[in-house]
Amino acid sequence: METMQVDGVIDGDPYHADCPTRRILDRIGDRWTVLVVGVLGDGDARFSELRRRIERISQKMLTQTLRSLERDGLVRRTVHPEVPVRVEYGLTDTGRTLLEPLRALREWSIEHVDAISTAQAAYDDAASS
Amino acid sequence: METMQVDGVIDGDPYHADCPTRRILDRIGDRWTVLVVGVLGDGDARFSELRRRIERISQKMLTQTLRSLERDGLVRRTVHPEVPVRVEYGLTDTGRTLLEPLRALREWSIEHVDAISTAQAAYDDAASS
DNA sequence: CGGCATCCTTGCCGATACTG
DNA sequence: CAGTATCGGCAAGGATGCCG
Repeated sequence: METMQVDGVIDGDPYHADCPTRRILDRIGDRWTVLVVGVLGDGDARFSELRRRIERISQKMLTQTLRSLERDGLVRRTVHPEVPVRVEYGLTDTGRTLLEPLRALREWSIEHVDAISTAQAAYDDAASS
Repeated sequence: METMQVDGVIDGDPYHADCPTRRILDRIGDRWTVLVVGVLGDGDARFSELRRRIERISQKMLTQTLRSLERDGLVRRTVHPEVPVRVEYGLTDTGRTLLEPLRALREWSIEHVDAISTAQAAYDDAASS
């Protein structure tokens, strides 16, 4: 249980260490983060609601993803001290700014998914001959 | 279970396992693909040049990433039959269309990386107290 | 130079059990 | 309801060696 809150990344090679692109991609690159942000883009949601709307996510990964996003200041967690406890998640202002580039990516996906599938089939076909 | 049709979302049930978004994100979501495409966005490059410009990438991952991109029809591979062999990689027309959403993401990263670092520090600081 | 094949470590992530 | 804790499988990816 050590505290790993050092601000500096482990120094390795020149050029790469402080690359913002990589740092962000390491965070939002996993398949759950984008989906969670996408759902929260529709409005605040409770934990169990998120679980329902993101079909295959496990409880562990949802918690983990939400914690990371909260740590990054992209998601706000609100605990309502009722019985039973109600916890609501929502995007912060910063988190909301992420919706735009994510949507661009999503639109690109939909636009090119067919071309990609075709290219894959052609590639595989050529390889097997 | 009815599909929750929410405004701003691409489809009624966009977060299912085989939706285009997830399929594409599974592919370009890894940290190498985005970097490779980014470098190739500056122009064609040889294998060794890509290795140099993407510092931490191993030969294995570079090859693997390039193969995937080639299979998806996003990258073109050209072998020049010289001695020694020269192999050049470049974006296809489809691949070039990916630069735009990727640039949006990169700009978002640069714009918010400081805020995220600050938020992380604050989060960790609050947790350790 | 630009790979491919192999071994082997790392850590992601699911499954499960327990708490407040 | 909304988590935390722990174990374990398995795939991603690094290291190394060989080839056209």
